[in-house]
Amino acid sequence: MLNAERGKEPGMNNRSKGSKVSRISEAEWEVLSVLWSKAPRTANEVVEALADLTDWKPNTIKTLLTRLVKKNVVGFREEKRVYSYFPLVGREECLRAENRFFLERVYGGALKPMLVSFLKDETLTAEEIEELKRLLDRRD
Amino acid sequence: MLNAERGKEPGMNNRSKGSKVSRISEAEWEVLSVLWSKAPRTANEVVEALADLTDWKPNTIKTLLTRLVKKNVVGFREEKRVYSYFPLVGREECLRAENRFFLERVYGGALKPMLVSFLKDETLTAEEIEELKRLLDRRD
DNA sequence: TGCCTGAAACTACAAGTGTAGTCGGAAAAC
DNA sequence: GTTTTCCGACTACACTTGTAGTTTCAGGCA
Repeated sequence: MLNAERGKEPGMNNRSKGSKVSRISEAEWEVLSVLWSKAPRTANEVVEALADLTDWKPNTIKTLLTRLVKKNVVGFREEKRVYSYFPLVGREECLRAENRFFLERVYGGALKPMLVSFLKDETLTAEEIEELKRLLDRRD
Repeated sequence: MLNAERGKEPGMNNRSKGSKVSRISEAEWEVLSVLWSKAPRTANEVVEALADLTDWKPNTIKTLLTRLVKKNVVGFREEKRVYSYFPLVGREECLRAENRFFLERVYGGALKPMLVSFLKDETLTAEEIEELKRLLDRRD
């Protein structure tokens, strides 16, 4: 049990101004997701969890875990010569960061056009629509 | 299955499942955006349009234009030894692709949680909220 | 006619990513 | 106590991306 010095500089890109979190790549996100859903997990448990979703070789997944550790978004504990990994950053926090980044990059930060765009393209059930309207109401 | 090699052509990455459109990088997106806002434009006109938004050197922007051409998302016409560039793909189409990709990657394709997440984090004016509710109504 | 200029083409290069393979050493099995 | 087996550590390598610099060549200018 060690590691996890938040607030480092190298490996942090321009976009993360203010935020302390390095960018997480697509493949890394996938790995991190399984840790969010349940942690701690050993590397092999992560591999197993991803077996249905990807066809990555175990080494690939271990590399990704290592990179996540290096980015300080995942920590680990050694027990009996085997590592157990766990997230160091909350899912909510990361979602927010991804949200903002996407919104900025694709819609120049304009929320409503983005929402409109999604509402036009994707499908929702009647209940979901009701729930969203309720959510919008509560925001006034 | 997230990532299988699904017949990927060179210069086309995993995300372009099925679609023929290559991934557009962040910087490329910026360039493409100015072409969406007005086209055709010469390289220098694009450079000028981006001068306020970025501090990229002209060569950088020309490289990005060239890459967009190579990815078949931008075309050009030569007139009097100068190229005029224009988009070959519609903004709407690209937005849809980005939307879907983001939704899939970050929210596993679940639209409502994504919307909820945005609504929780970001701010909207009263009118925007009204407009969104109207949009939700029209969707039944 | 030869030179300068400006545009496109070509080259560069480090960091990050996807995607593993190989090495070295401890622990388990004989 | 050797051998085998795992596991993490280290190495690999091509492709993409950000971010330009350098070369070349046609056309205009002197």
